Amino acid sequence: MRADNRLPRVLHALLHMAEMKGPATSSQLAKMLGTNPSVVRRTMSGLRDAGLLISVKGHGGGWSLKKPLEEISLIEVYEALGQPQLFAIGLSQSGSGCLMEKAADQFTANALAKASSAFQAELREVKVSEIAHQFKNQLESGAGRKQHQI
Amino acid sequence: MRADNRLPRVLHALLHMAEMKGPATSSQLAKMLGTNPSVVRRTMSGLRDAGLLISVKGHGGGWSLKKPLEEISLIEVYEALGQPQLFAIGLSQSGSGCLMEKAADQFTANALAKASSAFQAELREVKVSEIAHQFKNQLESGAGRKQHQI
DNA sequence: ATCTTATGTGACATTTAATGTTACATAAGA
DNA sequence: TCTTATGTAACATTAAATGTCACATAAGAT
Repeated sequence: MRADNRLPRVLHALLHMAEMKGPATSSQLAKMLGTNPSVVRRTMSGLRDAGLLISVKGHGGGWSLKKPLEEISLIEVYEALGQPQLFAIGLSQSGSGCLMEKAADQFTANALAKASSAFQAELREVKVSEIAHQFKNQLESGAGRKQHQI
Repeated sequence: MRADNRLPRVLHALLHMAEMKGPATSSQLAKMLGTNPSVVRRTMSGLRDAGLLISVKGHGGGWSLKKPLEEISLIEVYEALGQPQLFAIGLSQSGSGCLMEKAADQFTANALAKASSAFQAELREVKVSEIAHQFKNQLESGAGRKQHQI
């Protein structure tokens, strides 16, 4: 499967939007993200439906934040995207009804469930504004000193 | 991406192999797993290289366990498969060098890293024999009572 | 009113990494 | 030497994501 990049891309877009005065058009965001406007509209529509963004048609229109980054946690973004499939690993699902297969699938599913819980727990703890702060820190350290980079 | 089923499939195969007297041929395993012999050989070769299985050519040959299921943890199986890509979610990786993108990627990668740790920690705690025990429990409850199923 | 700039949306192409398939070399028992 | 296996490479298929294109719709600008 091709990797799903929507989460980091949308986060990236939110950071740019927070630094803009007016709305960002799909074309502008597409250039920032290295994709095209249709992909932006398709991807952002979920965030609008979830109440994180507003979209406006016509002259001077585009996409804007409905609330500040301090009030948006990563889990909200993930959910607004429709909770994209997290794993590239799946179950056997041969449909044979073999009880050994079922047992193997159950243990696999259990390990995946623990991973998913950890992932979502982390997303719940982080606000998008924290990413913005890290960006600003990197700006500073990138300008003068390099020795603090890991 | 298409889901990677190797982990649950291999676990399923190990359970069958533990119940067989002699070696299991790739054809036999392929029927049990709902695939074909080449896939079995390709998949099992990693477990042989990792010292979990032995493969023998010619008459009476096939695949056998090199050690009992009690001594094989799920993490060993996962590693023997070459640690298949766990996530369907990836980073932006546009290569633009945008620091906002980097910050978004770092936070995404961090959440994925926590998920991966949880996944591997769970795999480390479980032996393949435990899956075999669950299979036997399901056999019992499936034979007589159904009321304990969830 | 009409033009221009946007989003909204559906259909289809492309990409990518997995599994599936086929063919044949190689090893070893019968 | 025949038959049964694994070993392996090459290629086909599949699935799910992103990429692309076309056109409808809405709203400010002229």
